[in-house]
Order: sequence, then C-alpha cells, then structure tokens
Amino acid sequence: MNIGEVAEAAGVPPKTIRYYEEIGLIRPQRGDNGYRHFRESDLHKLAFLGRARALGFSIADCRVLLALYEDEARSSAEVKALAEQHLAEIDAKIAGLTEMRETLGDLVRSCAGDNRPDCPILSSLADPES
Amino acid sequence: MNIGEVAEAAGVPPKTIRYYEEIGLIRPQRGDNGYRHFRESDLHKLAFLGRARALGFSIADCRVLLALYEDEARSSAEVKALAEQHLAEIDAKIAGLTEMRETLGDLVRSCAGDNRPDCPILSSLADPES
DNA sequence: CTTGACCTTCCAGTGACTGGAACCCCCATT
DNA sequence: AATGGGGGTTCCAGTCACTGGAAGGTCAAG
Repeated sequence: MNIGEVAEAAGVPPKTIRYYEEIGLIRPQRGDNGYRHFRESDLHKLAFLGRARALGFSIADCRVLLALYEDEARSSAEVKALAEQHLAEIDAKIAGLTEMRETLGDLVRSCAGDNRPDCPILSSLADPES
Repeated sequence: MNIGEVAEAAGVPPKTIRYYEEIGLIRPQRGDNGYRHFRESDLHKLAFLGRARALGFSIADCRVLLALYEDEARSSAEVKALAEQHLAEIDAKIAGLTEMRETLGDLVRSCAGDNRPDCPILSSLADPES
C-alpha cells in the first residue's frame, strides 16, 4: 500500500503518517522509487495510534502503549496504570474547564447584551472584587 | 514599577509580560537604562489579561476584549457575543473530554490490572470490533 | 569594590501536527 | 512521444502561548 491508501484505511492523514515515521513510531519499507510501502502490520499500527490519540493519549504514551502491545510478556497492570494516569489528567482538564464554564456562564447570564456599554463581563475582568 | 514588581502584582510572569509587549498587547514605557517602566494602567491591563486568559480566552480574544474595554462606545452585546462563543468552545471541549473519559473509563474498568498479559485496553485499541 | 538580585536581548524548544513550495513518478490518453 | 493529472517525495515555516537558558548590562547594599 502507498501512503494515500493506508491513510484512508487507517483514518490517519498522510502528513501525520510521515510525521509518525519521522519520530520513529512506524518504519515503513521503501520501494525503488522512494515511495513508502506499508504492510498490513503498518496499517494495524496506524489504526492503533489513531485510536489511542483519539482517546487523548500523548505521543509519548502511544509509544509506550505500542511497545506494551508488542510485548508478549507485558502485564495488564502496566497498561492499566498508564490508562488510569491518563484518566486522571482528563478528569483534571474537565474540572478546570467546568470551573471556567461556570464562572463565564455566570458572567454571560449577568450581561444584558444590549447596545449600552455597561458590561459585567468586562467589569469582572477589570476588577473581580468590584 | 519594574517588570518583577508588576509581575508579582498582576500575577503574570515577567517572561509572559515581555511576550505580551512583543505581540503588542501592552506598551510599557522605557527608562534611560532600558528597563521597562509600568504605570498603574499597565498593571491594570496585565491583571485584566491574566483573568481573561484564566477564563480560557485566546490571545486574539484578549486583544478584542481589551479593545472593547477601552472603547467607551462599545455595546455589551459585542462582549457577550464573544463570551458566548467562547462558552460554546468550552462546552465542546468538555463534551469531547467527557466522551473520552467514558470510553477510557469503561476500558479501565474492564482491565484486570494483574500480571497477565491479557488486556482489554490494548485489545480495544488494536481492534475495537473484536 | 564586590556581590547578588534584577534587568536586557536573543535563540531555541515545547506538542502534534499542518500548509505550502518545489520537485519526482506512474499511468493513461492523445 | 508528449502530456496531463493524480499520486508520491523532501524540506521549511507556521501554529499557540509561552518557557528555558545564555550572555551580558544595571543597581542598591554592605
């Protein structure tokens, strides 16, 4: 398979695939014309990476996950630990965003949104104590 | 005030303040020694920026917010529209993260986390249909 | 006069791509 | 044989909002 075909099949853009090769996540073969040639195992890896990224794992995490996936002697505890750590990060992000959402939501609700200049949103940004 | 003092007072690091000057968000004066000199209005702006950033507004949004803040003829509707747009982005982010959280949470719950290699997390990443 | 804290600029790196330019290759049609 | 279009290739730059670090100037205290 050429890069376009595997990109389509794995749901990962060609640019991203080239980037993944550059950082050593995959190592496709090369044909005589210099084209990358992808085997089934490459496609498999790319789809794996696409799903891991969609779950928010960093590239560093993905590297570890791929290594664990290919390590027959892994323990599921290692994988679970990584996933739980990531889950905690997601929770932290959600908590931060939720707090933002609440604060900003309050401000938006308190703003008339008419053509007068008085605006509690700006007032609060300028001085939340006032 | 010098940069350290205003950084402390506004809760914005010196590096960030220099960056904000570089991109034209603030224009502190300069002393004969080349040091930046910050007036009360600069401090005020920096604190404003710090709070807007803490609410997740982008630098581009902050630029607009500052301009609106300084525009006596603004309408609160303009501010509210910007805030509502940002609120929608926050909601979208929260929704995305929440979905990740659920999927990943399911996987983590289904993983024994023992010293055997069998791992539903890896299996699902490799092939979610299986 | 020296020390140390503070200030300056400039350059590079972060994460994970993404866009674009310049160029090469392969196949099919004229 | 030429050509056209849709692949592919590399390399460079940009994104976002800083952040770290190096090399060097300035200032106040002791």
